[in-house]
Amino acid sequence: MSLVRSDIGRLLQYKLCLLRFKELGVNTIFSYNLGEAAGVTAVQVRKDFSVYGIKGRKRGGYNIDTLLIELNNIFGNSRKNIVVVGIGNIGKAIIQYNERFVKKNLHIVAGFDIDPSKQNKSYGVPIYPVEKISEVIKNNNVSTAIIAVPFQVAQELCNILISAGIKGILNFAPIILKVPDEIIVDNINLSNKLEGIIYNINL
Amino acid sequence: MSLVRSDIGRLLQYKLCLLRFKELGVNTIFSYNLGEAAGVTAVQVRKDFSVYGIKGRKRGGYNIDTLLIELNNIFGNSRKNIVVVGIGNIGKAIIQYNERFVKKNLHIVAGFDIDPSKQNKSYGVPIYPVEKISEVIKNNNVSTAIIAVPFQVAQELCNILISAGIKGILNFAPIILKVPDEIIVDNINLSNKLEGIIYNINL
DNA sequence: TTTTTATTGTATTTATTTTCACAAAAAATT
DNA sequence: AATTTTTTGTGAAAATAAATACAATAAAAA
Repeated sequence: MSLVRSDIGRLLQYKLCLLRFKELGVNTIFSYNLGEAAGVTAVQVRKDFSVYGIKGRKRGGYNIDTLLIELNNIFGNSRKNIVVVGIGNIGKAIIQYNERFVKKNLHIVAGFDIDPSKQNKSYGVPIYPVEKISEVIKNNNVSTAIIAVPFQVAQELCNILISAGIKGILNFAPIILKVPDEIIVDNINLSNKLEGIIYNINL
Repeated sequence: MSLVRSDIGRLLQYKLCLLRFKELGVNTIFSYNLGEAAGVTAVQVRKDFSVYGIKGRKRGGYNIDTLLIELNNIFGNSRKNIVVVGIGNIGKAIIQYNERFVKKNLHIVAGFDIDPSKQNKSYGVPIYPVEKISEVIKNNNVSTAIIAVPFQVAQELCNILISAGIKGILNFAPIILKVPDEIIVDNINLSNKLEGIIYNINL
């Protein structure tokens, strides 16, 4: 299993900050300003750009439109289809979040649940029985799935997703999924996040 | 702003895995088994334990009950009260998750929202207007808050929370919050998580 | 009892990430 | 036109994290 590199997380944060600056009518930015907004040092910003071959102008800072083009070259801006497995509290919330993902060209195209009563309801995205996972993923060119099911069934659904061709998983189930090396997994364990914060408070 | 150390995240994962093993009736575990379950190497497990002075028995592995006691000594097991600010999609999902947090002695004691219609509804946790933040936090000995509001108002609410005595924040708003050094913040940006996974898939 | 085997515990090495230091460039000032 | 100031860009150093290697120990087998 591969993990998501930390500099990639920073570049995505820069992209987000730059879009906000652009909306405010800013054209040019210094590493110091971007670092301030992104919560990192100015050197970290310049080093990150340096690694990816992104150039500014000495004493002139960086042009925001140019940076956004460079970042789009790195991340691509083609449409990405996503599915959500498990329409409980978290799964439902994520599906209802879809309109914001769409702005980044991330499209939740389907949800899956074993509960037939969930399958009737529309949250703006069609909900299918889990038996349809393979079919829907293949027909919609879906590369990425969000798992939001109880941990007891998470591995089983993970296996089904990978058989169906899923390459990346955002996993909310509190369990470490066993996947082949080439599959990307990122875990969000809310209890552990909270416990980690509380540990650091009391340090 | 302090970040949550990565070895702490691993220790919490070990704790979770150990609880599951215990439920299955396992008494003793080897670093290899725990590493397998937690998604890390056996050496990493032993090294982590070594750093925190946790001892096993040569060739005998680790006693699970002993490990859990040691881990509880590190993390404490006193009751921790938490509030959620913003009862939108994510905030509502988290509140409805409360019963699972309670098992870890994490208690969501209140939610806050500006929308009065949200304040009537009960999701198992009382919802107050944001004007009550300071009062509720002080009366309930709350150390930790979850921010799930639109990014445009996140910093403002963050400031209110800190004035009210909050020491740690789990932030779902897609913005880097400015806080004093002693305040602990952990960010979850769902779009960035997904974009990071997709970047790594196409690498 | 002695030897072999399995496992922990940790010092050392290697790899990765971040910070420091400063030269190079360009704009602003004198 | 020369000087000063500001900011980028990056090699080198420092800090942090992870992997390797192996001694120490205790259980199991001979």
